[in-house]
Amino acid sequence: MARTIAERADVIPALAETFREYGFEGASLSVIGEKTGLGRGSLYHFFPGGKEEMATAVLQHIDAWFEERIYRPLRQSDDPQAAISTMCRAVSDYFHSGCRVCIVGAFALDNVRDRFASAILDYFAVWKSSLATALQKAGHEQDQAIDLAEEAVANIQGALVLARALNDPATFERAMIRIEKRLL
Amino acid sequence: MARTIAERADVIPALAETFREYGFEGASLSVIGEKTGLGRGSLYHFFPGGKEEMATAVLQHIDAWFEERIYRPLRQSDDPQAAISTMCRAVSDYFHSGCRVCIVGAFALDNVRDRFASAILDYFAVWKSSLATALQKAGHEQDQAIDLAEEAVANIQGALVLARALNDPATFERAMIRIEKRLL
DNA sequence: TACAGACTTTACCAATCAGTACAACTCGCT
DNA sequence: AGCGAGTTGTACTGATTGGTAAAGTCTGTA
Repeated sequence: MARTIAERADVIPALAETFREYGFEGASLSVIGEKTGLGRGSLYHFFPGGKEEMATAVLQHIDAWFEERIYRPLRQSDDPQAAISTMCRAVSDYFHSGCRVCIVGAFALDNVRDRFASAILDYFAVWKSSLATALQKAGHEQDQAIDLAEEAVANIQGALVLARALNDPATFERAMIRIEKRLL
Repeated sequence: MARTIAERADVIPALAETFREYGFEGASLSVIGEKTGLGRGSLYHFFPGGKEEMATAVLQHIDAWFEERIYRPLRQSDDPQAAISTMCRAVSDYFHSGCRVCIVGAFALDNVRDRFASAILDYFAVWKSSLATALQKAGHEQDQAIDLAEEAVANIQGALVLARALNDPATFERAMIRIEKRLL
């Protein structure tokens, strides 16, 4: 019937928003259909693997975004301090001051963790090591850099949980300020 | 038929474990039935409100546990430093070094947050304020005490996310050590 | 104009979901 | 022994789940 000129890639942001809002189990095919504007057949045309393939595509998309906008700048920048500051601002923007949930973190706490274990692990492991690289370039010892990086990544996730629990974006913003202060 | 000598309260730990493992949506009545050893009739006998009432009971049970074992000691102890240390150890034990998920945190990230919003908010708000009280008694200014408390509670949640994502209890233990060091 | 392949709609499937109803059973009490 | 309250197993409902299949419509090419 009517053609929606939809490429697979065009659907992914809507898919991501849906998984963010409903979680993996909560995002039923009917909900996904509504949110994307695609019928069942179209969804299975683009994602023959069903919901699992949709979620995988979303995780890949997120990973690519973070790699380009956050991880790579941290590793490659000549000015590590500036790269870290940029990271903090980008993270705060990305998560809408804690109003937006981290899908990867949410999946990690969910029982779907095992199904997407390697993508989840990668996301955090690369984040941690990229940040550690920047910290080392900024003058920290390797051990201390890794420790600081681990702490910062965990703190961001914790801030997301707490801000959402308290329903208070300011909680998230305060946490990001603390994190940045501690990294610089 | 056979009587299982089951009181409502006896079922709650098994219920909690089920929600922890499967999440709210993932914990179907069949799964709950298996894990608790109770049939559908019994479950609805004890929890006429269905799954929602079961989850509410679990949240109440958790809240009572934390109130007794963690929050109250923080507020009432004459030795706030010792109370904080005790908290860190109790938390580490309770979460099995990060192998066990925090149901409240998981619910906060899930789309069921709104349904249990007040219980979730309470859990974290009381934790934060109890810890702040102990920190103030330990000599911190009120503002600084609240800030430190907020940070610590968030960090614990973040450590749970990260440890589960990396599948590494050591990550959680390192985080708890950092948290304790910063509080004392 | 005609055909091929990309896309979409629609109806459908078996499985599972939360929840209900009720009979069958067990136990404490008299 | 037998009553009544409490507890449990089973069968059921109607809705929804993820997923399939076939028939249809559109667009680009030739």
